[in-house]
Amino acid sequence: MTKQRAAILEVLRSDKRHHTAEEIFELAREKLPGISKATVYNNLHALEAEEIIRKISGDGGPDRYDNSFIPHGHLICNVCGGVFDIDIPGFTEALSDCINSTVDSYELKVRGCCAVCKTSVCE
Amino acid sequence: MTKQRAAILEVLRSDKRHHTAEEIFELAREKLPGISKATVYNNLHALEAEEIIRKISGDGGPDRYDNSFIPHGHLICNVCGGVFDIDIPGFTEALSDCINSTVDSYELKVRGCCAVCKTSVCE
DNA sequence: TAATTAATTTAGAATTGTTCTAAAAGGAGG
DNA sequence: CCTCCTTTTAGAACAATTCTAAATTAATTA
Repeated sequence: MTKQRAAILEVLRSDKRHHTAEEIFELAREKLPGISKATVYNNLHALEAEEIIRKISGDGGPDRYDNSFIPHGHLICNVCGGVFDIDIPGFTEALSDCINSTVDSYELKVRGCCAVCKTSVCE
Repeated sequence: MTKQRAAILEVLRSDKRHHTAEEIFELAREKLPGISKATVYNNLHALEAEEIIRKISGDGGPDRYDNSFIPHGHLICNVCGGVFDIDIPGFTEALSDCINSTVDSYELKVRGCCAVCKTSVCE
């Protein structure tokens, strides 16, 4: 556990956002001005391999990193732009039964309108 | 409808695989030797905007293009490497109820072991 | 058919996100 | 204080995609 890795983990855990490598680099640099981008990528890869964090493949834009390794979905609200975690208990098992295959992990990205924006639009 | 677009569509419809832009470029070039890569990208974007095809954001590798715009999942088998369509009837609605939000589309990528490989491993 | 306009294609440069490389720095154990 | 091993660093290299400006093609009107 180097101080660079600690800084990166702290950024990842500092809020619920799903940061890009670039953002993590910028934020980590505030604490550790000399940190290099390669170190950010090195550690993100290591943390992913250690099953501590998970990469969310960004489409179009850069990839993002999720502070949790447990698979879950993400709702991207096309009104406010927010990204919200979606937890569907038993989804992996249900999916596995449905397709008669072994499911190791999944990535679910949902595009739509979040609950908050939905009510504010209907008001 | 230019002959370039026709060639690209033909490639997309020729088989069930989910091609990368590069693959589409190579295959389209067999019919239209002068076609340029920019044209492939132009048309893929246009077809996506027209809701005729859908982009599957490739993680790590290049993006792939799906011959259907209707949202459905993909199983990526980590034994044979194959990509299989997953259809879950009523998934959009179920999801919508579950998270109390409006769902426009989704992208589901599942990593696991396909039915064929599963049985061949257990034999 | 000729002229005019608009849309599409082309080749290649530019950009972006990520990975690689080689050298330097850091830390643990003898 | 050496030696070994791991991590970090800076920047080059790379891959996928987007952009740009000129050339081509198609469609429209005279």
